[in-house]
Amino acid sequence: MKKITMQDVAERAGVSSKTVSRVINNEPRVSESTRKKIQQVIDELNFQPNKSAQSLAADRSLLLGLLYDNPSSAYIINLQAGVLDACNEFGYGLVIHPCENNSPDLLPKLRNLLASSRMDGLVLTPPMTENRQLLDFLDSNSTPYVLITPLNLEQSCPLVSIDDVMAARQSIQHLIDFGHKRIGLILGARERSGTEMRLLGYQQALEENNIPFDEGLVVQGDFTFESGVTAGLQLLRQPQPPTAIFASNDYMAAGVMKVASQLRISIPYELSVCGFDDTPVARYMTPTLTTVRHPVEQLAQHAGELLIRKLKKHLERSESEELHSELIVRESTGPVAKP
Amino acid sequence: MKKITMQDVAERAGVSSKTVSRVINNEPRVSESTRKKIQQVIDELNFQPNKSAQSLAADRSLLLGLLYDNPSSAYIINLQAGVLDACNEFGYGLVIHPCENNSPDLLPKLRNLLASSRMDGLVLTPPMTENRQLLDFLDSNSTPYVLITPLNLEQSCPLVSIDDVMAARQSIQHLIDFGHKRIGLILGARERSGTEMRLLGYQQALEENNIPFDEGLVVQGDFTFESGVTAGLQLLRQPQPPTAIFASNDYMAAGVMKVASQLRISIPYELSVCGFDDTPVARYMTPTLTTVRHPVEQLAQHAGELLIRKLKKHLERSESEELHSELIVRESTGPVAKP
DNA sequence: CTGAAAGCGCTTACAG
DNA sequence: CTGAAAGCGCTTACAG
Repeated sequence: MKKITMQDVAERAGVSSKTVSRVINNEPRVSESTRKKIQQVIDELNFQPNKSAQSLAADRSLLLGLLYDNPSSAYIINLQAGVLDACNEFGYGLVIHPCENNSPDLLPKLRNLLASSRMDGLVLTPPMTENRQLLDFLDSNSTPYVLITPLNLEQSCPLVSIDDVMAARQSIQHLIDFGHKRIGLILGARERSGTEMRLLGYQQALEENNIPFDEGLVVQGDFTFESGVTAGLQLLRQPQPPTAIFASNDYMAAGVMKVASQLRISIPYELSVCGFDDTPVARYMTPTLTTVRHPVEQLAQHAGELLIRKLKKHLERSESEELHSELIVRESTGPVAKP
Repeated sequence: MKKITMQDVAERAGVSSKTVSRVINNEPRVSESTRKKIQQVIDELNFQPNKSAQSLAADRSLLLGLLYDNPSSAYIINLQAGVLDACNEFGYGLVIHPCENNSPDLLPKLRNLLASSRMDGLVLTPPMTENRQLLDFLDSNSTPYVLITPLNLEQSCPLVSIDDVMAARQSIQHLIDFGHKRIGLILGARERSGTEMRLLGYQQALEENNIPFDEGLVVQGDFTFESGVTAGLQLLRQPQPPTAIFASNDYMAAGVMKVASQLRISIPYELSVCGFDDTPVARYMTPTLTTVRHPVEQLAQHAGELLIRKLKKHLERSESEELHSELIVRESTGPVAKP
């Protein structure tokens, strides 16, 4: 199984290797007839250009990097799947990079990774999307990147995000539709920009239904199971406890369910619990957890495509023009899995 | 931030680029003094060799591929982490490749992936490790690979595995230690070689404790939550139901817990349930699931290191010598998380 | 132990 | 619209 090179294709098609290169890279200025002929030979020989040679000559690695620091493995898998889709579509490879946002050697490590792997661009997810130091480093390094993150109007760089306000509002509306009036809210980590948006969505839903806002029903969590337990206790031990609780992720919701079980509060008869993420945890719990599906895979795919497009523009216009920051807002699909 | 090349290092160190190359690749036949000097310059300049150039010149991609087809995201994350550790240690990159073992275009896709990414070797996980067609393809292609799979004596290729017999035996012993005598066993998919080993371990544990083997207590599952539900029903509706059930993974164990809840059987008072995998699902369920930790990450790291070593030998001896199949057997750590 | 030359398979920059 | 030449940054094979 000898390796087939562009040279082989060129000879067989009776053209120069440069022209083959043009066809492979979809460059214009090739007559339709030669293009056709060359494409035919490429298919016949099942020719695949050598990535290493391409990278070396064009000084781009054809590699995207994906940075994440998130305990939910289901989330990461979806994330990877989405970015991989985009990569496969455009002939890019993907370098995954689990990291620790708070580690002091995050930047040095990233520097090394960039230097050795020479990734052309990065897809960032929370909490790295809110790490100023990291973003500044990438800017100074002129490494292109795209964020997957809750909408933040202060950012001027390309990002894709779901509408967190809408997602929360829909979920709360869902609970209201089931007749709930006292609805507890467990927020995620305070520093995340998505957190206040969920609160906003919660408040909007209440307002639209003329339900007074009760501060005592809103509790701070940090996305962990344990914080869900603590928050759940705080909510359920009140003299007038909520009849429904919306948690900002499934792990915290699982924590609430644990508390409910300990307090002998029956779900869903005495308490409705709604999570956010649609992880497998939710599906396999007893009773099943109502949860909101987060279209992570599509988001990630968009992010990947956006990044690749950005890289292309980068090349064509040789940095002469500022890129518009693109924004894709997608709605959550509303709660799935009724209790 | 101009890129630093081997040439720069060579000039600054007053040697030829070839000698720098020798130092980078840890080749012998370099005097200690020059090696030191060159290393010093490398550190000063923070030089990182260009992977694309290395790949092109040496005709190896410095890339490992990881193939998996498994619904458990927690398992995959651990798998990736382990192989990544090995990759980082030896300057390799990792290409992840989620795939469908039963898809008819698995092989064509893999062929393309190999042709375009030129991965130097593959790490395979079940069920691909038992896909004869796939293995034959890789052999005919002389693509090196390492399997992470239950011990299978028919395989003559490098593999790492846990001792499934031992793992099952320990778990059952654990249940026996708690006083159980009627213990249900839910097996995984029939075609997996690990399945019969778990059965063997189960039988051994019973035998050692003089508990008669009752065929009615062994039920076939297929690793899904739903099969756990079905198997759980089958076991718990018997006239003399088991007081403990060992399921071959956590999803099936979760299924059993669901059934128990529906049948109003109290866990852990009337029934003990033990899973296998130590997924987050187990930690977050109410009541918590007893489960066996599977040292996936270490296994994966070993697999990665084994593969990289194999690639090196491949080079040195230029295929003249048959590789010994190496085998690493690690014990499970026994059940964690008491109910 | 060290080095000069050629080459890996592409793309870039330039011509025509 | 097409091509000949040079070069990307390394390693290989060969000398000495």
